[in-house]
Amino acid sequence: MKSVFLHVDLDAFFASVEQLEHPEYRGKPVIVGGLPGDRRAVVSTASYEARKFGVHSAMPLVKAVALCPDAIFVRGNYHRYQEKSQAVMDIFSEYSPDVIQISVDEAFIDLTGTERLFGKAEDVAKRIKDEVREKTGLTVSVGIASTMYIAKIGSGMNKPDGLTIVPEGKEIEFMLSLPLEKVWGVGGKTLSRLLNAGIRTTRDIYCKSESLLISLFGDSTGRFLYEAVRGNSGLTFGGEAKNHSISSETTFDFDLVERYAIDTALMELSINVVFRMMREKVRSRTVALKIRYEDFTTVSIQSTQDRVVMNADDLFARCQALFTKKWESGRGIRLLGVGCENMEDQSSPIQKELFDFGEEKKARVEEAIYKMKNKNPGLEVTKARLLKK
DNA sequence: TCTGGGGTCCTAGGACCC
DNA sequence: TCTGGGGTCCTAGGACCC
Repeated sequence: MKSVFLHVDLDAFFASVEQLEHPEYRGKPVIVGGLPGDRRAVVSTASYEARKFGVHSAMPLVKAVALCPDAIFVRGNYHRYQEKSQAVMDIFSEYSPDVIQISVDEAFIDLTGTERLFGKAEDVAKRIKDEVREKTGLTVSVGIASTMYIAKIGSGMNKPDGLTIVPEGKEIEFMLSLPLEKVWGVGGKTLSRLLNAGIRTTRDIYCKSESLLISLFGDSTGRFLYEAVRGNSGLTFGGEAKNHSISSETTFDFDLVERYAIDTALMELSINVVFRMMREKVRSRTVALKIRYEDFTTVSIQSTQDRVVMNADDLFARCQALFTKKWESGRGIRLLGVGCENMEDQSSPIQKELFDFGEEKKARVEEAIYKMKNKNPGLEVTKARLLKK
């Protein structure tokens, strides 16, 4: 059976939600990511009106303010975006049982074998676009192709409110028409390595043998490039991500140098991570700490122990130990991050003899706090040392 | 214009085991 | 004395994505 995939991408998602909920923002440049004066913020999403001024995602906010001082700036309400996202994803699942959400604003839909039920993919795509607009007020761009990889690239070709179809048999022609920067999975580093090797177009890649690409770019990247220009890549339905991790990090407005302030930050990050592990019902034995110094050099240290992280105090203590080991005191710290990796399911058996009952009690107290917070998101229940700001 | 936050996957090297 | 080959687990750093 011929495979048919849709890739659906919400247009300027966060900015569009803001314009939807604040009619006075419509038709105006809206920049989500921070307020003017947030020293170290970056643009998360710029509305199309703001993009005309050259503003784009990942741009330092300071520059966005310089380019478009009259824009409407908002920090963003990620909880609302998450709700809107879910409403859109629910629509997708009406059209196929096989939907993979790959981020808050995009998903693949496998339409293989649904033609008799729902009609041609192109018509399904139009119906999805209409239904999303009617039910949520948002617009989406869609790519349709025989591979997920090409559908993904296709959805980006005619934004906003686009519909791009790459017909069966035209996959390679499509890939060879793309500039290298549009090849999904090729970032800045690989791009300059390609240019250094004299490879300037997708056709240049297409003409090289797989073994040559592997010898030039290594096993993984070489194989990927060979497949990508033929319209394939590792993208599949049904593959399970196996290295799940949960992390929380903060960039400080001003660099930290003092241990007390550092510990306070580590405590706050530890609480975030533990709450999210509770919510997702997972555990971990591997704790990772990230330090970014004032000059942007970034180091990390992690350790795996026999026992799982029991509660926020436990995670905090492990972070402190890692921090002490790694920190070059005297260097200002602009970012701290705390994470847990290699998640295990909470239903997996826990070794009784490793289970300390004092720790269990703490875990239960924290869980109670977590539940209270869930019932009343405005409630400020937290560790004493975090209250005094 | 100094560069967010949340992820996943890959690489290269070391430890340890058979 | 100059030393295999394979496997697994772990670590630090990097590339890439939205």
